[in-house]
Amino acid sequence: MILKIDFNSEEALYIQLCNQIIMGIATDMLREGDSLPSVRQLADEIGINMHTVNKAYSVLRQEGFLRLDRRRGAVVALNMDKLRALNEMKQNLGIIIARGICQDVGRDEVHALVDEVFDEFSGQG
Amino acid sequence: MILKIDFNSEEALYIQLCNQIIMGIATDMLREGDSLPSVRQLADEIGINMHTVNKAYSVLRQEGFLRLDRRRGAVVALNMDKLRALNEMKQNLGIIIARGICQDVGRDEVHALVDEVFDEFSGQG
Amino acid sequence: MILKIDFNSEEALYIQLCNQIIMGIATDMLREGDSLPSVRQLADEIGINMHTVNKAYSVLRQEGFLRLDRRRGAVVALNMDKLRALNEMKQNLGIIIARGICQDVGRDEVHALVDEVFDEFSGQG
Amino acid sequence: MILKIDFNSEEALYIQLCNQIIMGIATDMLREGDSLPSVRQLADEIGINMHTVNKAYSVLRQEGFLRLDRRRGAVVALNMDKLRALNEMKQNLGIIIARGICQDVGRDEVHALVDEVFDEFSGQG
DNA sequence: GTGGTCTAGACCACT
DNA sequence: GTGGTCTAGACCACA
Repeated sequence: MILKIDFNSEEALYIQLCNQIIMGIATDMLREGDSLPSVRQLADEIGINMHTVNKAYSVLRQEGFLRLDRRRGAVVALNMDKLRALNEMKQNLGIIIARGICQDVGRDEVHALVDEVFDEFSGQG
Repeated sequence: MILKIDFNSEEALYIQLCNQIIMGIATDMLREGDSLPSVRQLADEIGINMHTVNKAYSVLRQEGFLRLDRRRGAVVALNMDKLRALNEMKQNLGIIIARGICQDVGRDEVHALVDEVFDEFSGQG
Repeated sequence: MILKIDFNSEEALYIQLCNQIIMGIATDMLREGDSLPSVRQLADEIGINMHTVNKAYSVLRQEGFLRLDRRRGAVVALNMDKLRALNEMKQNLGIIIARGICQDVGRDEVHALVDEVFDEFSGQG
Repeated sequence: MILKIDFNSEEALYIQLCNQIIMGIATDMLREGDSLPSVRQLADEIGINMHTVNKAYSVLRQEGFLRLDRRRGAVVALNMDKLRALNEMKQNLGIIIARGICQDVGRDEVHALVDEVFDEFSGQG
């Protein structure tokens, strides 16, 4: 699993890390029970500070994507809470769809984008 | 047009302002050419700092939602750049759909949410 | 409100801070809506690092004792979740009562201690 | 006597071990003079490192719950120090009761929980 | 001036 | 060797 970090992005490094790992899980490159590199190891690979990786792992644990096992380090462990997930997703969809509408993006086009994303995710798996 | 600001949210106030105004445009409560309240007036209404409103207006200008007119203040003025909008939307969809997939949210459910959002937006207009 | 930190304690500084603040709320020295010192200010007062105070505040926010308001800093804001609180309390009581039983501490003595604690808390308020 | 270890818990494994053994003594499943499994044996049973079991036994020895006998291994041997036990218990009660009060848990509810815990302990014995 | 982020280096507890 | 804690200093976004 390769993590791509954009140092020029405005997005915080730890947020990018979180997103990348979540993408990895969504595309089945990371599966329930898989171990992630240790904070030091991953920090070295990417060329960032240990604490930044640590923060990403902590956030992911808090959000229910990882478990921090003292023996095996960070392990993928999904805490399902579908109702909450749906609510959050609707909230987020609202914002980005509103932006789209302002640029004349229609309902069908959004559906098409959703399908594209799903196809790409399942294609990578 | 009423703007709801959540002071407890982690989201920066100016980002919330931006989102609210974009929502307003998407739901047709604000239309091309409409004037927004002056920086000072809006800041007083909401009870936030003038600079915060200023920042929100500036960002919206840069993103192509507003025009800052010396005489009429902030005016809704949409600079269409649909291709860019679609790219950004796909990027954002990728992240939130990935989070959904991790919580077992399926393709159909996302489509359903998209429809819900569109229906609510057009219902409010 | 005076916070006492024991630098010789095995307990992490940020945990001590959390406990002290929770004690403060329980004894009504801190009330819903009260502001706490800024991280830098409190760090200076106690003579510890800013980040340590920050961590304490973050934990308290996560546990539902504080709200981090961008304008007013850390504010006491209790998120009630009584059922969860009772479960956690029972769990914790189990452990410390077990230790007591091993040292021949009886049920009545525990009840007496509970009353002592409550009396002291309400006495300080 | 079965020891339940939660590898997902934030609590250190050796602390969990200590607590489980103390619970065992409190519920009379382990009695004065009983021998515990050897370090190696227990480590194998639970599937943890020998050193972790060793640490737990050492801590329990130091806290006055065990005696480490060269021939019989770890033996339950309670060093009573009731005054110290009461002080520690009050200290600990203070913290968890404070947390409870913040969540609106009242004195009677704490007493009820104490009784529940005692009833469960004596029921298991 | 505030918290958020990032870096850096150190020590310790745990496994 | 692992994560957890603490310190320290810097820059930035936010209000």
